[in-house]
Amino acid sequence: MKIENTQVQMRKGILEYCILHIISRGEVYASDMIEELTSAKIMVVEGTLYPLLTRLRKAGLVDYHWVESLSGPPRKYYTLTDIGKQFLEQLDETWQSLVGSTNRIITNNYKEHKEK
Amino acid sequence: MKIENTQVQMRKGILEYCILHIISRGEVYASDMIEELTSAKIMVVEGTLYPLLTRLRKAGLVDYHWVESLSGPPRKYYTLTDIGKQFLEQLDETWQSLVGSTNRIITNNYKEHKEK
DNA sequence: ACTTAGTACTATGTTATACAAGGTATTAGG
DNA sequence: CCTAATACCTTGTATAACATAGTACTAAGT
Repeated sequence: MKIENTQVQMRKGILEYCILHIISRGEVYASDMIEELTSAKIMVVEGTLYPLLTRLRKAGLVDYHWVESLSGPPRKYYTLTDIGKQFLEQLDETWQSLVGSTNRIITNNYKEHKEK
Repeated sequence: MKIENTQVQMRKGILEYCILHIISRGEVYASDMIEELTSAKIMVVEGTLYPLLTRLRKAGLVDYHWVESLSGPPRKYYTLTDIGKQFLEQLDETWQSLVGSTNRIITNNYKEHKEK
């Protein structure tokens, strides 16, 4: 059992949350998303991101439009739909709840345990 | 795209972390683990927990011994191995890092984004 | 003795996502 | 034309959570 694998598993779901947040701040294209996540020490690669963006698009959470770049190939800029914004709000609650619950477990909740 | 699905994905990896923590506090059997996680609002079911405990056992992170119960079937009490303790310490760092990174993204890190 | 209920554990197929790997396409420069 | 940089795309693999369907043990009721 490798630590790297558990880290990968931990990222599941969280990447989607982070991506939605990044997009919620204003239109952005894939490479910049990767750049920001990587800078924040969250590992994500194209093979993960593009299918994720496709899923989000298909679910109606994001939209995109092509923008010609000054130099290099055109870029797909993503924006959040209204549905996406609502979904993100739910994820906000989910994340806070999950972090709170997990911290409750890891900070040694003896009371709960002893009273089984 | 359903919120429940993303929540399930978010739990991946985190459940393993929480379980290891619960066990690290002293021997405990499966139903009590479920009880504690459920009380902390982290959903987990037998179909998830037992295979997880099996994986942890196979990976040498936990051990177990049978204990006859006063009433009802015998129970499998789990304890953390030394390897398990070390693994847990790595997961502690992983979790803190992941939470820190995610919060950095969701609390609107404009500076990073604007300087692309 | 048999049945039911509660409890504990087991196994397996399904689902969904992160990732590795291998691409295609556009633009710019040599 | 070829190479390099950049952007996007696809697909198969690996993994874990979960639903489902059990088996097994103990106690209580009939």
